[in-house]
Amino acid sequence: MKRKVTLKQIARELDVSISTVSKALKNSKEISEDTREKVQAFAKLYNYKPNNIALSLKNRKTKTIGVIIPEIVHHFFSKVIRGIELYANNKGYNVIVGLSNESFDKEVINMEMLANGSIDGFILSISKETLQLQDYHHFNETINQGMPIVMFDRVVKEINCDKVIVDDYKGAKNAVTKLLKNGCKNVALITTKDYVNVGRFRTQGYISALEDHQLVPEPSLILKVDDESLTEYNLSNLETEITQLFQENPKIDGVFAVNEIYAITVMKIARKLGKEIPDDLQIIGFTDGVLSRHAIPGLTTVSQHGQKIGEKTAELLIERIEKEDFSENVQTIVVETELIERESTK
Amino acid sequence: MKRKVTLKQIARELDVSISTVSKALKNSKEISEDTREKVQAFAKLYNYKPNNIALSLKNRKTKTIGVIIPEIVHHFFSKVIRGIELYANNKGYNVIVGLSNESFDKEVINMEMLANGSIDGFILSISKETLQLQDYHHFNETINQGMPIVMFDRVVKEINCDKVIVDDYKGAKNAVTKLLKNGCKNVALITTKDYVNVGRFRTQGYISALEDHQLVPEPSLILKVDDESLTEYNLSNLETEITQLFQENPKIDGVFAVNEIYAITVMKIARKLGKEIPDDLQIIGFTDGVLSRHAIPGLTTVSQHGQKIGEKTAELLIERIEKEDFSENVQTIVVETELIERESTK
DNA sequence: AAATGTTTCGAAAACGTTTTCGTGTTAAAA
DNA sequence: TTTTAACACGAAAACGTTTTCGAAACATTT
Repeated sequence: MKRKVTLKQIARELDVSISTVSKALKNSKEISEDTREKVQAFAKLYNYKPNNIALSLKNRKTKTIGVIIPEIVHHFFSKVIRGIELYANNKGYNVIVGLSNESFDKEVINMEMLANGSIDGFILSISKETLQLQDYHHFNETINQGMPIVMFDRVVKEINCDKVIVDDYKGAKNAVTKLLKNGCKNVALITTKDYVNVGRFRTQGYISALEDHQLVPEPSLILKVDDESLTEYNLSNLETEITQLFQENPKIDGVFAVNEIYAITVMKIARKLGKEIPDDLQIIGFTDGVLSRHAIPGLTTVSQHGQKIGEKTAELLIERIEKEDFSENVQTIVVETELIERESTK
Repeated sequence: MKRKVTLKQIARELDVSISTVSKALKNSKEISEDTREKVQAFAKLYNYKPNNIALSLKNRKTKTIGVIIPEIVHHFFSKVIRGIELYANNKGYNVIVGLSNESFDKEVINMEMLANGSIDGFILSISKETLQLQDYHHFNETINQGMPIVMFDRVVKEINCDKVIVDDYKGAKNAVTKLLKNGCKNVALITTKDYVNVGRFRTQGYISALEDHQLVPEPSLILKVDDESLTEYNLSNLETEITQLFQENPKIDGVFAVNEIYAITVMKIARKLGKEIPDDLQIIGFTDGVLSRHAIPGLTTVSQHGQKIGEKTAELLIERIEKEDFSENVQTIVVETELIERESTK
């Protein structure tokens, strides 16, 4: 087992100084052809590669960016990561991920772990708990320390940083408009509690679409599911709530759900209740994941372009890092959604 | 914007030496109570945190581990990452991810990027292209340089390192046995080309189960799908192949598919062909992802326990790192699969 | 022969830590 | 008063780079 070779070792071996080796490897004109070739040959032989950590320390740049997301077993977030990775790697950056698991404490700890020199900047999406507590001091502190942050999807206006968001309002409005144009008279909404602002925006889009069609939103058609009690394996709560919704409102002929799981669950229950899709009931979901694509029938859905969002956040962040211009002229970029039509709508 | 404060700055400000500050912060008995308190108060005030990069350089340990996977928008891999993250963070390690996108070159480049001091060890699953080329020099080289590797799922016996694998053979055998016990007489297999060895093992499990029931495997019932041409959005190829399989073998009454997509696609086609599940046709898939869980009817599936695999790889790797015992007594850990029964089987 | 210019290299500082070892000061013991 | 011990602190090296600056060695010009 041969340890990684360093400049010092090469220098000793070749009986020159460390500086000479360093310069020779960089093809500096200061060094004679002779020694340059000698050093380079030796370095190649021993497969010399400069130590990244030493470089980071010297340059005070790590060439890596930290990503903190609430959850990784999630189609949207993993698409975003893929986008970030793609762009960052192209620019010579590494990506280091931290999971907050929707917990405030883990978010803070993770950020502290990374903020002490390990990375050049953050890309993150705020955890639900943080959104609830509305405690954003850790974001502001890292920004104040000269570490740029770019937020995506779950953002908050209190923080002065670049943001990349989905037009939740418009995406939802388009979807509901589609349902109405397709002849739905009673469109229900399945959404989350309001503190997740993307849920709130989607709700607003729903309402706005109704109003544009001279319809008054009926509270009884709006189901706000409590996300807390909904683990991956415990869907029964959701199912009973939705079943109840349908039983109390048999006239429902369209559903807009703010995520895939809700939409799929609606499909499942509709089938149990003997409703035909899309004849008796049309459904549109949000987030274009595997579920929508492979559902039977295929689920019409609002695609968020997760990968593009990831690429854009990385672009914004790296630009800031390399311009060394932090927190000046922050911008918010809106990535348009797209309605992908499948068989769950007419 | 206040830059991060360093030992040197504290020392200058308090008119003591750097060493004193360092020791005072570590509560060294060498330093008097007085100065200790003074230094600590000052450090707290300015929120001093030691610079990780400097520590890494000094200790020649980065406390971060590199993970290289073929694809992140994938339920199994993201579960593994979650497991790794969970365990690693608990032990004070960061996780840095690289995606190979199933490409040999990207795998090599990613590893080189990380191997030069950025991390203490690798966790990885081999890309398809690498498996095809059977070129493993980059793995052996990093191991030879004293950087430990733990492989999972897609492993290869040529590399001398710890491995965590799924018992693909047994998982497949159990599944097919289940189908046979449930009365299936003609069980088809939908699998991948043989160079992906997990596919090969699953095929062997299928064959073995048949033989245990005194059945001879019929080649016409084994469909080997060419994965290359199968992008996320182009499933038509797969669908036609499966349709053909059913048309040529109408007696098929059971299907074992080596992944979710195949299984779901079988379900879709079976429905088109008017087959009832599970009465006319029973289906079992591999990998317990969202698709299986939310399919209608729910898909019986072989769960791989991705998170557990992730935790185990992290445990093995960190143990090696901290014991500084590389490549001695490597072990291969087999994580048992579990058959999760849903509605696609009787 | 002296002055100047060019080529080639090395010493040292810097990045931010930790740690070993030495040293000056003071208090206790002889 | 002298010796010893305890205490409190600082200098310096080390981790592996890059880069500035100075300086030999040699060549060229006057």
